[in-house]
Amino acid sequence: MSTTFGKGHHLHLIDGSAFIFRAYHALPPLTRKSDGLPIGAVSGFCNMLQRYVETNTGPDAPTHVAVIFDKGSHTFRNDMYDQYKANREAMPEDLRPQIPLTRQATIAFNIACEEKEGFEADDIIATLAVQARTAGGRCTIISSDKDLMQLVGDGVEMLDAMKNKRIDRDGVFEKFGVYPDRVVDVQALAGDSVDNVPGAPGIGIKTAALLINEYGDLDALLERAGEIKQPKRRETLINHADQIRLSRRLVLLDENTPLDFTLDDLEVREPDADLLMPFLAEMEFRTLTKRIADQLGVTPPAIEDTPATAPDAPEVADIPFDKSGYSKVSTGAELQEWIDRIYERGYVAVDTETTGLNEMTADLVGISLCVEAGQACYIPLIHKAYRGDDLFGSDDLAEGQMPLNDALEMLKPMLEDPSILKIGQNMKYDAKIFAQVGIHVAPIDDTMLMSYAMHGGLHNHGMDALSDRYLGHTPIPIKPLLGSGKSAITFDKVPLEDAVPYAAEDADITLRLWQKFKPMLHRTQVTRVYETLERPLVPVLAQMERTGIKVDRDTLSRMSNAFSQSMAGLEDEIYEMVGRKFNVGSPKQLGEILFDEMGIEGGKKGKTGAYATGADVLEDLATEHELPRRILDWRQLSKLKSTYTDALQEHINPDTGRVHTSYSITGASTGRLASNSPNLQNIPIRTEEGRRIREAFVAEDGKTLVALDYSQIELRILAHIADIEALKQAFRDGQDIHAMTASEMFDVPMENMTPDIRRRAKAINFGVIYGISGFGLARNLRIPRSEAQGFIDRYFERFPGIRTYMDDTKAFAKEHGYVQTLFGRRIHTPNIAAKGPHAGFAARAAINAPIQGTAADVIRRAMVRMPDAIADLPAKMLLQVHDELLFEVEQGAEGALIKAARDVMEGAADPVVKLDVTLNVDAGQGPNWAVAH
DNA sequence: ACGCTCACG
DNA sequence: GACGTACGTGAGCGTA
Repeated sequence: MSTTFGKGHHLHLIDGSAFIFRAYHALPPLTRKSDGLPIGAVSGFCNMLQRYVETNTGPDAPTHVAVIFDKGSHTFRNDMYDQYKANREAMPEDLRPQIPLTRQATIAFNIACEEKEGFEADDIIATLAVQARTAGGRCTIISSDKDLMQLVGDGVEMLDAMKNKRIDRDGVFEKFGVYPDRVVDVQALAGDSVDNVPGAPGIGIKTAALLINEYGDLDALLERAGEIKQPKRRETLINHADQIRLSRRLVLLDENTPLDFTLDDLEVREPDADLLMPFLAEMEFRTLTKRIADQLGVTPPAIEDTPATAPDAPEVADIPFDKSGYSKVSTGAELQEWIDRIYERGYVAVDTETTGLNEMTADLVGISLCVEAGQACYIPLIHKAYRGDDLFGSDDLAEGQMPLNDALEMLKPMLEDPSILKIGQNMKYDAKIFAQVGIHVAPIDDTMLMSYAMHGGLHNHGMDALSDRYLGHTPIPIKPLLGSGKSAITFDKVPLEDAVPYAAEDADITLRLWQKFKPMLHRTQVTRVYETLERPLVPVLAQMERTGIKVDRDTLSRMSNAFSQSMAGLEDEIYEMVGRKFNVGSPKQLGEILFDEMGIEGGKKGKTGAYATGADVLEDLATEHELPRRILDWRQLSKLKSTYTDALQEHINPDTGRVHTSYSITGASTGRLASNSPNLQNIPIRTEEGRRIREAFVAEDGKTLVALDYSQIELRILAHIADIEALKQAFRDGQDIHAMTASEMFDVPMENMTPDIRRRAKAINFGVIYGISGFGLARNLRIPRSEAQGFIDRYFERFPGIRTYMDDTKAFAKEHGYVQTLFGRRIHTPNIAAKGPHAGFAARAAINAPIQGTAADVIRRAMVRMPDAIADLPAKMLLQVHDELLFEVEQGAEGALIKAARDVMEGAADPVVKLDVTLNVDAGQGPNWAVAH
């Protein structure tokens, strides 16, 4: 057994990461039956190991073997070049928890399992391969990674296990055009976009090999670069010589990795049933356990057949909610213990406590963490000392708290570590709070967004609702801690003995929800929706919100004054007409004046017993009376003043001079965003007076606002989904879509089109999107219901696809309880089977949702791609208004921005959905939003 | 707390 | 046969 590795020995080195990723991508997202733990990659990994063991017997069998893994995300290459592997996509989060299990699997198979902090697996492989060669033995590297090809030769070979193809010196030459000893030179020139090795711009493997073969090696080439005939190539090599040398250092493997084991430790060992069987059984791999048990001649252990829990049924939490598992972290040593536990796990649930709900002005008060259900901590940072009878509290800090900066310094590397998943409930909030203190949290998972992807339309997605529904636990309410109304306090005034259980429980709940939702995402088939439309939007929106938009206070203030004066004038006229003063803003008083005192006919009372005085009612009365018109004018000014010119001023952040809205990702069931505090998605535009409010939304000096909006996106999507050839053709031809509809419906040639006929067609087009009804159209067009119904019948006759779409959609909703967008987003329609008027609402919502929702998905996709697309431009994305994106860009770069952003927006459906219509984007620019739109 | 009204897509 | 209806939002105000 204890012979020294040497001649006649044969070492196999298995590239563990390659096995893992192959296994992950080759298999569907399997989960462990008993608890939903994702184990697809582990299963594939074990099968690959098993096949490896089976096939490597006989005369050429290895005498030594090890599986080599990467460890840690930071290696010496990052110290050389901080952009190394910076383009790497984050590891899929259902793979992350499986990584430690693949180590365990290797050990269970009784195969040596090696890794070293700060080094890549490739370096360990290089070191061992060279040791084996030096000792006079052979080595086979089981991998197809081209970075390892520099090691081939003199007894070192590679084996592509999938293709079962050996790669020797000639194989390397085939791939690189040079033999192994010059591979690094070629790689240094060609660079590598996957690992983000820069190389020489414009030079690929072919050209690189050509140059190296001509000049012998890289140093000679760089030295004699001046001799190169092609001017461009010559320039590139001379100008980028340093970058090329850096690239070579990055791709050159370290053959002297310090290892705390020797080749002899890797000697092949017999499979050990006592080691392997328990592991396979724990993973609940029934088939594999049985097969290997047969081969080893042992009895397979029993695997309990735990029934899977019903997909959406709330289940009693296995671990009770118990405050004894919650602790306070007061010292660096205690915090370090938590950080160590987090690194062991690879994920952590995080929650922040702050002094308020507005992330732009709130201060971080404390942080809670949870790595295992029932065990959580709270790190209080700036809680104030509590003095019993002191109503005003104290400015002194409470005892037993770490200094804020010390805690943040310790937490920052973990929160920013790409290998640690940070789980939150509404992570946009916490990410913005952390961003305030210079911490950029990534990668993240968000239980609120998971719930939204799975259950949009069924219920809201706040933590209290989710905890009640999915954990059967009502969280500690915040109200008693903070109080309410005038005497309400901020969280930093909450005594620590109350703050710890409250805050720790939030992290605990978040972790439990995540554990519960993770496997549910796959089962409900909305993983792609979550991964592409929800999760990546968080950092994008956080950035937009933090950027904000400049709003000119003076402009608003002047408008407010002007509105006040006009309103006062109108009030005088109104009081004159009525004969006395009253509250013009009170619909109740107004209704009584109009319909009782003045005796105007046709007053209708609603269900609350008050007369309806809405704009449509007053509009009708205005033909006969003067008062309603004055009221309408007054109301318009009142609305503009109170909701916009006054309120917006209150929202200007004193530090930034800008207005920072907050987008709600889960607010609208269709997938649209909602904007609040303030709502910047309903800034006036339809009337001239209102539109002028947009003049107060301005670009900074030296910059321009650029607005891009999708033209008729919902009608285009309708044309595609309902497959209306005439509509699709009209969009292809760039026709006026409403005029075309009018022409079709009313048999009017396009050249004879009148504005009124077109207006009617436009109303019908929109009506269709909303789930048209004769009543609704009649009211909108102010025509008799029978006439409206006639229009609809005619529309269906001319475009029969519409009726089919509506009927099919309703039937789908009834059968499944939800409808879907083209990108797979589900919108639940729980009332679709209801009786009475509810049913009508639900049916129309079901018809509208796939159209509105698909448009929402499209712009979400554009927004997710936008930061990369405009990264090189001096531009920032500021706002989203459903079909419009607003940017601020340095003067001079407007054209470049419009080109880049338009490309992203127009191509946003690709490659997942191939639309039969093009998406067209209109652009505008100017010093303020009124001009830009 | 709730309904009415009205701003937007 | 009558009922009551365009889809999706958020904010301010009056009224209870």
